[in-house]
Amino acid sequence: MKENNLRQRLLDTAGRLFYEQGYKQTGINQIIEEAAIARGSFYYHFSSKAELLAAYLDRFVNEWFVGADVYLAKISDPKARITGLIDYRIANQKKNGLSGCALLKANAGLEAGDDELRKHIRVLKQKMHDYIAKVVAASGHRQILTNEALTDMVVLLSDGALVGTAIFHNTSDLEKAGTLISQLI
Amino acid sequence: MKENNLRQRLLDTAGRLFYEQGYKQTGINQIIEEAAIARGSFYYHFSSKAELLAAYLDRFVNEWFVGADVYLAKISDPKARITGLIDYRIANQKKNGLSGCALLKANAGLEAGDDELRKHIRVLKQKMHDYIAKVVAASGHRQILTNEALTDMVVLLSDGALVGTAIFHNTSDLEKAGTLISQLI
DNA sequence: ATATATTTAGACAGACTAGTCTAAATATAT
DNA sequence: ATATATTTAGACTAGTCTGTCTAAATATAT
Repeated sequence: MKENNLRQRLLDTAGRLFYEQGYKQTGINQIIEEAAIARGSFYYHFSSKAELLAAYLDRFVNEWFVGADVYLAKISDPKARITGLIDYRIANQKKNGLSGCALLKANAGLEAGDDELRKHIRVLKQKMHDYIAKVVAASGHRQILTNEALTDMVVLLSDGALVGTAIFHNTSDLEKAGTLISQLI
Repeated sequence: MKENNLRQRLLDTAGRLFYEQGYKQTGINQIIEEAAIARGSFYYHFSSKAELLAAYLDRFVNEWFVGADVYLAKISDPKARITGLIDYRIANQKKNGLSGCALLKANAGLEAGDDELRKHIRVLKQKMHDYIAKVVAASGHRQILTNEALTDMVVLLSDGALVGTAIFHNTSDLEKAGTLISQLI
């Protein structure tokens, strides 16, 4: 099937551009030109730009989970997997250009009326929260904070640090977040 | 001087629209129409849209400092001023539409080439960091964390919670951040 | 009263946008 | 071999955008 080739190529190119430039700032023209794909083929696979963004975010989150599974599987101490989540983010950011989290960026770039996309992002964000909650619950940490409070802590510190990554284009906030978390587990 | 009236009106309208809709999503046409100001007058006061954004962000940060001064002055316990920073943010978010921090949002909405604006935002972000550092240093907290670490904690939790505010359109992440901080001071 | 500063309405340029459509080519499946 | 699915190039609509410009009106300052 050719279908998947083109679809993947579109998702790759659009994803890269959405992440680097933002959703609104990236036009269909640029996407199809850089992907070297005809205009008609784009609209054969996606009925609109918004649908493309939703598909890209779905794939982003799925790949994030798969990558996290692989990354955390290498860590034997279940407690160290909590800070492993931060290390995983650091590795991802270094690989992908230090522009913060694609999901958070997409949300910030939405218009006033994009309610469906906003709802979509909410669901994905909650999924990531749940993933982190599982890692925390299985960690056997010292219970300085409850499982729920520690999960909130990790989520909020991560998101805050990813904002810092996007602003300063370095990983120092993520490293600070890792240090802070290590003191509380 | 009429100048200031129009300039302020432009900053008010543009700021509201930038915050609600995003920088890129808000056009000059909409700004001048809602502010009921002629096109020529806009370009009389601002040479470009980017300059308008920079001026709006400057004012936003300045007003944030003034508001924080007033808010924190009502709190006599210097330790309670740390969580007061979170309460101040909660109050601001409830007043302004639960869309997160204007500064963080502006950064997320930038294009690949907007390096000057990016630099501008970095400076303002650092100023807010320094403000929080002062509150922490004067708080007489229990030193569970060092001043620097606690400052990082407050900054990262705040930013993370503001991201959550923007996504979920409620203040629950900010409240969680406040609870977490109160356990560490 | 005169000069300068400010504001107005609106036309305009040049470029961009998302999405539709046609007509033809190519690949895939049966 | 034939039918269907996929891809192509590119014209096209109908609109958006930022920024420039003109010409006239109004306000302010001296």
